[in-house]
Amino acid sequence: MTVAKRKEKHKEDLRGKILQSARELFMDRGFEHTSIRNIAEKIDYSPTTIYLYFKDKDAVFYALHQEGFILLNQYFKSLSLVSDPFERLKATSKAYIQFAIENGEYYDLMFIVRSPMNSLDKDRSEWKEGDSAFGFLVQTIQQCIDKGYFKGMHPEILAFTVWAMVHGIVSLEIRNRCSVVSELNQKDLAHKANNLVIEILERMHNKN
Amino acid sequence: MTVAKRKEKHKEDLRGKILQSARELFMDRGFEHTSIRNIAEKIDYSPTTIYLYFKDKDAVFYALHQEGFILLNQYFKSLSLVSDPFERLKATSKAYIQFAIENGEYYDLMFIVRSPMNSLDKDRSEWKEGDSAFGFLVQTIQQCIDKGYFKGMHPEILAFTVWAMVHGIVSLEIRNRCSVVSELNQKDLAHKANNLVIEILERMHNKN
DNA sequence: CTCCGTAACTTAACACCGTTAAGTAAAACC
DNA sequence: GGTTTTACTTAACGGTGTTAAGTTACGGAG
Repeated sequence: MTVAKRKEKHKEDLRGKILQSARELFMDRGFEHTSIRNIAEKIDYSPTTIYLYFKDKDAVFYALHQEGFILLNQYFKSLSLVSDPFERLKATSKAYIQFAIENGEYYDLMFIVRSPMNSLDKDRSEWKEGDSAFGFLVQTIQQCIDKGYFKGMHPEILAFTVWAMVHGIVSLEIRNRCSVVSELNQKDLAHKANNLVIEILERMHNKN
Repeated sequence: MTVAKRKEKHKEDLRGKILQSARELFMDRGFEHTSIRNIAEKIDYSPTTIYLYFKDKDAVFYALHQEGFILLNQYFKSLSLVSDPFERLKATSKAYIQFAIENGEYYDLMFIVRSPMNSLDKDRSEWKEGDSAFGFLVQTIQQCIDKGYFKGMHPEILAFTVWAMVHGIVSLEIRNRCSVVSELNQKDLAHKANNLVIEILERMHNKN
Protein backbone atom coordinates (compact mmCIF):
# COMPACT_ATOMS: atom_id res chain seq x y z
CA MET A 1 0.00 0.00 0.00
CA THR A 2 2.67 2.47 0.98
CA VAL A 3 4.62 1.34 -2.03
CA ALA A 4 1.70 1.81 -4.36
CA LYS A 5 1.16 5.23 -2.88
CA ARG A 6 4.77 6.26 -3.35
CA LYS A 7 4.47 5.21 -6.95
CA GLU A 8 1.41 7.30 -7.39
CA LYS A 9 3.17 10.20 -5.76
CA HIS A 10 6.00 9.83 -8.19
CA LYS A 11 3.59 9.78 -11.07
CA GLU A 12 1.98 12.95 -9.84
CA ASP A 13 5.41 14.47 -9.55
CA LEU A 14 6.23 13.87 -13.16
CA ARG A 15 2.87 15.15 -14.32
CA GLY A 16 3.59 18.24 -12.29
CA LYS A 17 7.04 18.59 -13.77
CA ILE A 18 5.63 18.34 -17.27
CA LEU A 19 3.14 21.08 -16.49
CA GLN A 20 5.80 23.25 -14.91
CA SER A 21 8.00 22.86 -17.96
CA ALA A 22 5.10 23.63 -20.27
CA ARG A 23 4.11 26.61 -18.13
CA GLU A 24 7.56 28.13 -18.13
CA LEU A 25 7.98 27.70 -21.86
CA PHE A 26 4.62 29.09 -22.87
CA MET A 27 4.93 31.95 -20.41
CA ASP A 28 7.87 33.41 -22.28
CA ARG A 29 7.39 32.11 -25.83
CA GLY A 30 3.62 31.84 -26.05
CA PHE A 31 1.50 28.88 -26.99
CA GLU A 32 2.43 28.92 -30.66
CA HIS A 33 6.10 28.43 -29.93
CA THR A 34 6.05 25.72 -27.30
CA SER A 35 6.08 22.15 -28.53
CA ILE A 36 5.76 18.77 -26.91
CA ARG A 37 9.38 18.17 -27.82
CA ASN A 38 10.45 21.40 -26.09
CA ILE A 39 8.56 20.53 -22.96
CA ALA A 40 10.08 17.05 -22.83
CA GLU A 41 13.61 18.21 -23.49
CA LYS A 42 13.45 20.73 -20.67
CA ILE A 43 12.84 17.96 -18.14
CA ASP A 44 15.13 15.41 -19.82
CA TYR A 45 12.46 12.97 -20.90
CA SER A 46 11.58 11.60 -24.27
CA PRO A 47 8.69 13.41 -26.01
CA THR A 48 6.60 10.28 -25.96
CA THR A 49 6.64 10.18 -22.17
CA ILE A 50 4.32 13.18 -22.19
CA TYR A 51 1.69 10.96 -23.77
CA LEU A 52 1.74 8.68 -20.74
CA TYR A 53 0.46 11.59 -18.66
CA PHE A 54 -1.65 13.54 -21.16
CA LYS A 55 -3.85 12.40 -24.02
CA ASP A 56 -2.36 14.92 -26.42
CA LYS A 57 -0.97 18.44 -26.68
CA ASP A 58 -4.42 19.95 -26.29
CA ALA A 59 -4.77 18.18 -22.95
CA VAL A 60 -1.51 19.68 -21.67
CA PHE A 61 -2.70 23.15 -22.54
CA TYR A 62 -6.15 22.45 -21.21
CA ALA A 63 -4.47 21.85 -17.85
CA LEU A 64 -2.64 25.17 -18.12
CA HIS A 65 -5.87 26.86 -19.11
CA GLN A 66 -7.37 25.46 -15.91
CA GLU A 67 -4.49 26.96 -13.95
CA GLY A 68 -5.32 30.27 -15.58
CA PHE A 69 -8.87 30.09 -14.27
CA ILE A 70 -7.64 29.32 -10.78
CA LEU A 71 -5.48 32.42 -11.00
CA LEU A 72 -8.37 34.48 -12.35
CA ASN A 73 -10.49 33.34 -9.45
CA GLN A 74 -7.83 34.67 -7.10
CA TYR A 75 -8.20 38.05 -8.76
CA PHE A 76 -11.95 37.73 -8.23
CA LYS A 77 -11.62 36.48 -4.65
CA SER A 78 -11.88 39.77 -2.81
CA LEU A 79 -14.77 40.90 -4.98
CA SER A 80 -17.28 38.95 -2.91
CA LEU A 81 -16.57 41.43 -0.16
CA VAL A 82 -18.02 44.26 -2.23
CA SER A 83 -21.61 44.11 -1.20
CA ASP A 84 -23.15 46.62 -3.58
CA PRO A 85 -23.65 44.71 -6.83
CA PHE A 86 -22.98 47.66 -9.12
CA GLU A 87 -19.74 48.44 -7.32
CA ARG A 88 -18.88 44.76 -7.55
CA LEU A 89 -19.60 44.80 -11.27
CA LYS A 90 -17.20 47.69 -11.78
CA ALA A 91 -14.58 46.05 -9.62
CA THR A 92 -14.98 42.79 -11.54
CA SER A 93 -14.35 44.56 -14.80
CA LYS A 94 -11.21 46.16 -13.36
CA ALA A 95 -9.96 42.87 -11.94
CA TYR A 96 -10.56 41.13 -15.25
CA ILE A 97 -8.54 43.69 -17.18
CA GLN A 98 -5.82 43.60 -14.55
CA PHE A 99 -5.63 39.83 -14.79
CA ALA A 100 -5.36 39.99 -18.57
CA ILE A 101 -2.61 42.60 -18.50
CA GLU A 102 -0.56 40.78 -15.89
CA ASN A 103 -1.08 37.32 -17.40
CA GLY A 104 -1.31 37.83 -21.12
CA GLU A 105 -0.30 34.32 -22.10
CA TYR A 106 -2.74 32.72 -19.70
CA TYR A 107 -5.47 34.98 -21.00
CA ASP A 108 -4.66 34.06 -24.57
CA LEU A 109 -4.95 30.38 -23.71
CA MET A 110 -8.16 30.79 -21.77
CA PHE A 111 -10.12 32.96 -24.16
CA ILE A 112 -8.49 33.09 -27.59
CA VAL A 113 -6.44 30.01 -28.44
CA ARG A 114 -8.47 27.16 -29.88
CA SER A 115 -6.36 24.28 -28.53
CA PRO A 116 -7.63 23.89 -24.95
CA MET A 117 -11.25 23.86 -26.14
CA ASN A 118 -10.55 20.70 -28.12
CA SER A 119 -10.26 18.85 -24.82
CA LEU A 120 -13.85 19.65 -23.92
CA ASP A 121 -16.37 16.87 -24.07
CA LYS A 122 -18.09 17.92 -27.23
CA ASP A 123 -21.40 16.11 -26.86
CA ARG A 124 -22.15 17.42 -23.40
CA SER A 125 -20.87 20.89 -24.20
CA GLU A 126 -19.47 21.72 -20.80
CA TRP A 127 -16.79 24.31 -20.23
CA LYS A 128 -16.93 24.32 -16.48
CA GLU A 129 -14.18 26.90 -15.94
CA GLY A 130 -15.89 29.35 -18.26
CA ASP A 131 -19.32 28.52 -16.88
CA SER A 132 -18.33 29.28 -13.33
CA ALA A 133 -16.62 32.58 -14.11
CA PHE A 134 -19.51 33.65 -16.30
CA GLY A 135 -21.97 32.51 -13.66
CA PHE A 136 -20.38 34.91 -11.18
CA LEU A 137 -20.90 37.76 -13.64
CA VAL A 138 -24.52 36.83 -14.39
CA GLN A 139 -25.23 36.67 -10.67
CA THR A 140 -23.76 40.10 -10.06
CA ILE A 141 -25.72 41.59 -12.93
CA GLN A 142 -28.92 39.91 -11.75
CA GLN A 143 -28.39 41.57 -8.39
CA CYS A 144 -27.88 44.90 -10.15
CA ILE A 145 -31.17 44.42 -11.96
CA ASP A 146 -32.87 43.49 -8.70
CA LYS A 147 -31.66 46.81 -7.34
CA GLY A 148 -33.12 48.72 -10.27
CA TYR A 149 -30.13 48.99 -12.58
CA PHE A 150 -30.30 48.05 -16.28
CA LYS A 151 -34.07 48.18 -16.36
CA GLY A 152 -35.69 45.85 -18.86
CA MET A 153 -32.49 44.18 -19.87
CA HIS A 154 -31.94 40.44 -20.06
CA PRO A 155 -29.38 39.52 -17.38
CA GLU A 156 -27.57 36.80 -19.32
CA ILE A 157 -27.36 38.78 -22.54
CA LEU A 158 -26.17 41.81 -20.63
CA ALA A 159 -23.59 39.72 -18.80
CA PHE A 160 -22.32 38.40 -22.10
CA THR A 161 -22.18 41.91 -23.52
CA VAL A 162 -20.24 43.26 -20.57
CA TRP A 163 -17.86 40.33 -20.86
CA ALA A 164 -17.53 41.02 -24.59
CA MET A 165 -16.61 44.64 -23.85
CA VAL A 166 -13.69 43.79 -21.61
CA HIS A 167 -12.67 40.80 -23.68
CA GLY A 168 -12.65 42.98 -26.77
CA ILE A 169 -10.35 45.46 -25.13
CA VAL A 170 -7.77 42.97 -23.94
CA SER A 171 -7.90 40.64 -26.93
CA LEU A 172 -7.24 43.46 -29.38
CA GLU A 173 -4.27 44.37 -27.22
CA ILE A 174 -2.98 40.79 -26.94
CA ARG A 175 -3.28 40.14 -30.64
CA ASN A 176 -1.56 43.41 -31.59
CA ARG A 177 -4.41 45.32 -33.18
CA CYS A 178 -3.97 48.50 -31.16
CA SER A 179 -1.52 50.27 -33.45
CA VAL A 180 -4.52 52.05 -35.00
CA VAL A 181 -4.76 54.16 -31.86
CA SER A 182 -2.48 57.21 -31.74
CA GLU A 183 0.75 56.64 -29.87
CA LEU A 184 -0.23 58.93 -27.04
CA ASN A 185 -3.37 56.98 -26.27
CA GLN A 186 -1.76 53.57 -26.56
CA LYS A 187 -0.24 53.88 -23.12
CA ASP A 188 -2.59 52.16 -20.67
CA LEU A 189 -5.13 51.86 -23.47
CA ALA A 190 -6.86 48.90 -21.82
CA HIS A 191 -7.31 50.84 -18.59
CA LYS A 192 -8.55 53.93 -20.41
CA ALA A 193 -11.05 51.92 -22.42
CA ASN A 194 -12.17 50.09 -19.31
CA ASN A 195 -12.67 53.36 -17.47
CA LEU A 196 -14.85 54.40 -20.36
CA VAL A 197 -16.86 51.17 -20.15
CA ILE A 198 -17.40 51.86 -16.48
CA GLU A 199 -18.38 55.44 -17.23
CA ILE A 200 -20.87 54.18 -19.79
CA LEU A 201 -22.40 51.79 -17.27
CA GLU A 202 -22.56 54.58 -14.72
CA ARG A 203 -24.24 57.00 -17.09
CA MET A 204 -26.91 54.39 -17.69
CA HIS A 205 -27.46 54.16 -13.97
CA ASN A 206 -27.60 57.87 -13.28
CA LYS A 207 -30.31 58.20 -15.85
CA ASN A 208 -32.69 55.83 -14.07
CA MET B 1 7.79 45.25 -74.87
CA THR B 2 4.65 43.33 -75.61
CA VAL B 3 6.54 40.20 -74.75
CA ALA B 4 7.72 41.59 -71.44
CA LYS B 5 4.19 42.65 -70.69
CA ARG B 6 2.74 39.25 -71.46
CA LYS B 7 5.31 37.79 -69.11
CA GLU B 8 4.28 40.13 -66.37
CA LYS B 9 0.65 39.32 -67.02
CA HIS B 10 1.44 35.66 -66.66
CA LYS B 11 3.22 36.33 -63.43
CA GLU B 12 0.25 38.23 -62.09
CA ASP B 13 -1.93 35.31 -63.13
CA LEU B 14 0.02 32.83 -61.08
CA ARG B 15 0.10 35.12 -58.09
CA GLY B 16 -3.65 35.34 -58.42
CA LYS B 17 -4.02 31.60 -58.71
CA ILE B 18 -1.96 31.11 -55.57
CA LEU B 19 -4.18 33.53 -53.70
CA GLN B 20 -7.33 31.91 -55.03
CA SER B 21 -6.10 28.51 -53.93
CA ALA B 22 -5.14 29.84 -50.52
CA ARG B 23 -8.50 31.61 -50.22
CA GLU B 24 -10.53 28.54 -51.04
CA LEU B 25 -8.58 26.36 -48.66
CA PHE B 26 -8.65 28.70 -45.70
CA MET B 27 -12.32 29.52 -46.27
CA ASP B 28 -13.36 25.97 -45.49
CA ARG B 29 -10.53 24.70 -43.27
CA GLY B 30 -9.44 27.87 -41.52
CA PHE B 31 -5.99 29.38 -41.31
CA GLU B 32 -4.59 26.75 -38.97
CA HIS B 33 -5.26 23.95 -41.41
CA THR B 34 -4.02 25.40 -44.67
CA SER B 35 -0.39 24.95 -45.50
CA ILE B 36 1.92 26.19 -48.22
CA ARG B 37 2.09 22.64 -49.47
CA ASN B 38 -1.71 22.41 -49.67
CA ILE B 39 -1.95 25.64 -51.59
CA ALA B 40 0.71 24.57 -54.06
CA GLU B 41 -0.73 21.11 -54.60
CA LYS B 42 -4.15 22.52 -55.41
CA ILE B 43 -2.73 24.45 -58.38
CA ASP B 44 -0.21 21.76 -59.39
CA TYR B 45 2.93 23.64 -58.54
CA SER B 46 5.81 22.82 -56.29
CA PRO B 47 5.60 24.36 -52.79
CA THR B 48 8.75 26.35 -53.40
CA THR B 49 7.16 28.19 -56.32
CA ILE B 50 5.01 30.05 -53.80
CA TYR B 51 8.17 31.67 -52.49
CA LEU B 52 8.80 33.23 -55.90
CA TYR B 53 5.60 35.23 -55.45
CA PHE B 54 5.44 35.74 -51.70
CA LYS B 55 8.14 36.29 -49.13
CA ASP B 56 6.72 33.67 -46.77
CA LYS B 57 3.48 32.17 -45.50
CA ASP B 58 2.70 35.30 -43.50
CA ALA B 59 2.82 37.35 -46.70
CA VAL B 60 0.27 35.08 -48.40
CA PHE B 61 -2.12 35.51 -45.52
CA TYR B 62 -1.42 39.20 -45.30
CA ALA B 63 -2.73 39.42 -48.87
CA LEU B 64 -5.88 37.53 -47.87
CA HIS B 65 -6.25 39.75 -44.85
CA GLN B 66 -6.17 42.72 -47.25
CA GLU B 67 -8.93 41.10 -49.28
CA GLY B 68 -10.91 40.86 -46.08
CA PHE B 69 -10.61 44.59 -45.54
CA ILE B 70 -11.77 45.28 -49.09
CA LEU B 71 -14.82 43.14 -48.38
CA LEU B 72 -15.41 44.88 -45.06
CA ASN B 73 -15.29 48.23 -46.82
CA GLN B 74 -18.04 46.99 -49.13
CA TYR B 75 -20.16 46.32 -46.07
CA PHE B 76 -19.35 49.86 -44.95
CA LYS B 77 -19.93 51.43 -48.38
CA SER B 78 -23.59 52.36 -48.02
CA LEU B 79 -23.01 53.76 -44.55
CA SER B 80 -21.73 57.07 -45.92
CA LEU B 81 -25.27 57.70 -47.09
CA VAL B 82 -26.50 57.76 -43.50
CA SER B 83 -26.11 61.42 -42.72
CA ASP B 84 -26.92 61.44 -39.02
CA PRO B 85 -23.70 60.38 -37.31
CA PHE B 86 -25.38 58.53 -34.46
CA GLU B 87 -27.52 56.55 -36.87
CA ARG B 88 -24.40 55.88 -38.88
CA LEU B 89 -22.61 54.67 -35.77
CA LYS B 90 -25.39 52.20 -35.05
CA ALA B 91 -25.46 51.05 -38.66
CA THR B 92 -21.68 50.61 -38.63
CA SER B 93 -21.89 48.38 -35.61
CA LYS B 94 -24.57 46.27 -37.32
CA ALA B 95 -22.59 46.05 -40.56
CA TYR B 96 -19.46 45.04 -38.65
CA ILE B 97 -21.25 42.21 -36.88
CA GLN B 98 -22.90 41.13 -40.10
CA PHE B 99 -19.54 41.04 -41.85
CA ALA B 100 -18.04 38.94 -39.08
CA ILE B 101 -20.92 36.46 -39.09
CA GLU B 102 -20.92 36.03 -42.85
CA ASN B 103 -17.12 35.93 -43.18
CA GLY B 104 -15.85 34.27 -40.04
CA GLU B 105 -12.56 33.08 -41.48
CA TYR B 106 -11.73 36.47 -42.96
CA TYR B 107 -12.57 38.10 -39.65
CA ASP B 108 -10.34 35.68 -37.81
CA LEU B 109 -7.45 36.53 -40.11
CA MET B 110 -8.03 40.28 -39.91
CA PHE B 111 -8.46 40.68 -36.18
CA ILE B 112 -7.38 37.57 -34.29
CA VAL B 113 -4.73 35.51 -36.09
CA ARG B 114 -1.16 36.71 -35.49
CA SER B 115 0.32 35.69 -38.84
CA PRO B 116 -0.69 38.57 -41.12
CA MET B 117 0.59 41.13 -38.62
CA ASN B 118 4.08 39.70 -39.00
CA SER B 119 4.18 41.17 -42.50
CA LEU B 120 3.82 44.69 -41.16
CA ASP B 121 6.81 46.94 -41.22
CA LYS B 122 7.63 46.80 -37.58
CA ASP B 123 9.71 49.97 -37.21
CA ARG B 124 7.20 52.25 -38.87
CA SER B 125 4.25 50.61 -37.18
CA GLU B 126 1.73 51.02 -39.96
CA TRP B 127 -1.32 48.84 -40.35
CA LYS B 128 -2.98 50.80 -43.08
CA GLU B 129 -6.03 48.55 -43.47
CA GLY B 130 -6.77 48.76 -39.77
CA ASP B 131 -5.98 52.48 -39.66
CA SER B 132 -8.44 53.32 -42.40
CA ALA B 133 -11.31 51.28 -40.98
CA PHE B 134 -10.68 52.68 -37.51
CA GLY B 135 -10.37 56.18 -38.95
CA PHE B 136 -13.88 55.88 -40.33
CA LEU B 137 -15.17 54.99 -36.86
CA VAL B 138 -13.28 57.82 -35.15
CA GLN B 139 -14.67 60.27 -37.67
CA THR B 140 -18.23 59.11 -37.09
CA ILE B 141 -17.84 59.34 -33.35
CA GLN B 142 -16.24 62.78 -33.62
CA GLN B 143 -19.31 63.90 -35.55
CA CYS B 144 -21.50 62.41 -32.84
CA ILE B 145 -19.61 64.41 -30.25
CA ASP B 146 -19.93 67.54 -32.37
CA LYS B 147 -23.67 67.00 -32.30
CA GLY B 148 -23.73 66.73 -28.53
CA TYR B 149 -23.55 62.98 -28.01
CA PHE B 150 -21.07 61.35 -25.62
CA LYS B 151 -20.34 64.59 -23.81
CA GLY B 152 -16.88 64.90 -22.36
CA MET B 153 -15.60 61.68 -23.85
CA HIS B 154 -12.38 61.32 -25.79
CA PRO B 155 -13.29 60.44 -29.40
CA GLU B 156 -10.44 58.06 -30.10
CA ILE B 157 -10.75 56.18 -26.82
CA LEU B 158 -14.49 55.94 -27.30
CA ALA B 159 -14.02 54.70 -30.84
CA PHE B 160 -11.64 52.03 -29.58
CA THR B 161 -14.07 51.05 -26.86
CA VAL B 162 -16.98 50.74 -29.28
CA TRP B 163 -14.78 48.69 -31.57
CA ALA B 164 -13.78 46.52 -28.61
CA MET B 165 -17.43 45.91 -27.79
CA VAL B 166 -18.31 44.51 -31.19
CA HIS B 167 -14.99 42.75 -31.55
CA GLY B 168 -15.49 41.11 -28.19
CA ILE B 169 -18.86 39.79 -29.24
CA VAL B 170 -17.76 38.25 -32.51
CA SER B 171 -14.36 37.02 -31.36
CA LEU B 172 -15.84 35.11 -28.44
CA GLU B 173 -18.19 33.53 -30.93
CA ILE B 174 -15.47 32.73 -33.47
CA ARG B 175 -13.19 31.20 -30.88
CA ASN B 176 -15.95 29.10 -29.34
CA ARG B 177 -16.33 30.69 -25.93
CA CYS B 178 -20.09 31.14 -26.09
CA SER B 179 -21.10 27.80 -24.60
CA VAL B 180 -21.35 29.57 -21.24
CA VAL B 181 -24.54 31.20 -22.42
CA SER B 182 -27.71 29.14 -22.06
CA GLU B 183 -28.70 27.27 -25.18
CA LEU B 184 -31.77 29.38 -25.73
CA ASN B 185 -29.78 32.60 -25.88
CA GLN B 186 -27.01 31.20 -28.06
CA LYS B 187 -29.14 31.55 -31.17
CA ASP B 188 -28.26 34.89 -32.78
CA LEU B 189 -26.24 35.75 -29.69
CA ALA B 190 -24.07 38.21 -31.60
CA HIS B 191 -27.10 40.09 -32.86
CA LYS B 192 -28.71 40.11 -29.44
CA ALA B 193 -25.55 41.41 -27.80
CA ASN B 194 -25.12 44.00 -30.50
CA ASN B 195 -28.69 45.17 -30.06
CA LEU B 196 -27.87 45.59 -26.42
CA VAL B 197 -24.74 47.60 -27.23
CA ILE B 198 -26.88 49.85 -29.41
CA GLU B 199 -29.46 50.15 -26.66
CA ILE B 200 -26.71 51.14 -24.24
CA LEU B 201 -25.44 53.82 -26.60
CA GLU B 202 -28.99 55.08 -27.07
CA ARG B 203 -29.68 55.27 -23.36
CA MET B 204 -26.58 57.42 -23.01
CA HIS B 205 -27.96 59.73 -25.64
CA ASN B 206 -31.47 60.05 -24.24
CA LYS B 207 -30.01 61.14 -20.95
CA ASN B 208 -28.20 64.15 -22.38
C1' DC C 1 21.12 29.45 -86.73
C1' DT C 2 23.59 28.93 -82.84
C1' DC C 3 25.18 30.27 -78.43
C1' DC C 4 24.31 32.25 -74.04
C1' DG C 5 22.09 34.16 -70.17
C1' DT C 6 18.20 34.48 -67.62
C1' DA C 7 13.58 33.52 -66.00
C1' DA C 8 10.56 30.05 -64.12
C1' DC C 9 10.19 26.31 -61.93
C1' DT C 10 11.50 21.73 -59.39
C1' DT C 11 14.20 18.49 -56.51
C1' DA C 12 16.30 17.58 -52.42
C1' DA C 13 17.20 18.68 -48.16
C1' DC C 14 17.10 20.83 -43.32
C1' DA C 15 15.07 21.29 -39.12
C1' DC C 16 11.18 21.23 -37.03
C1' DC C 17 6.24 19.43 -35.52
C1' DG C 18 2.41 15.92 -33.15
C1' DT C 19 1.70 11.27 -32.56
C1' DT C 20 1.94 6.03 -32.49
C1' DA C 21 3.84 1.20 -32.44
C1' DA C 22 7.20 -1.53 -30.93
C1' DG C 23 10.94 -2.42 -27.93
C1' DT C 24 13.68 -2.42 -23.40
C1' DA C 25 14.96 -2.53 -18.78
C1' DA C 26 14.00 -2.53 -14.18
C1' DA C 27 11.03 -3.14 -10.46
C1' DA C 28 7.07 -5.77 -8.24
C1' DC C 29 4.85 -9.82 -7.34
C1' DC C 30 4.11 -14.68 -6.55
C1' DG D 1 13.86 -17.25 -9.19
C1' DG D 2 10.84 -16.69 -12.76
C1' DT D 3 6.99 -13.91 -14.56
C1' DT D 4 4.31 -9.98 -15.10
C1' DT D 5 3.80 -5.22 -15.06
C1' DT D 6 5.39 -0.45 -15.00
C1' DA D 7 7.95 3.29 -16.87
C1' DC D 8 10.18 4.74 -20.19
C1' DT D 9 12.77 5.11 -25.00
C1' DT D 10 13.75 4.32 -29.96
C1' DA D 11 12.28 4.56 -34.37
C1' DA D 12 9.20 5.84 -37.43
C1' DC D 13 5.12 8.14 -40.05
C1' DG D 14 3.37 11.87 -42.13
C1' DG D 15 3.11 16.45 -41.71
C1' DT D 16 5.05 21.67 -41.45
C1' DG D 17 7.85 26.21 -43.27
C1' DT D 18 11.79 27.30 -45.73
C1' DT D 19 16.29 27.39 -48.47
C1' DA D 20 20.06 25.98 -51.68
C1' DA D 21 21.07 23.94 -55.66
C1' DG D 22 19.72 22.12 -59.99
C1' DT D 23 17.03 21.91 -64.41
C1' DT D 24 14.69 23.33 -68.42
C1' DA D 25 13.07 26.23 -71.79
C1' DC D 26 12.89 30.49 -73.98
C1' DG D 27 14.39 35.51 -75.57
C1' DG D 28 17.88 37.99 -77.54
C1' DA D 29 22.61 38.74 -79.52
C1' DG D 30 26.12 37.66 -82.70
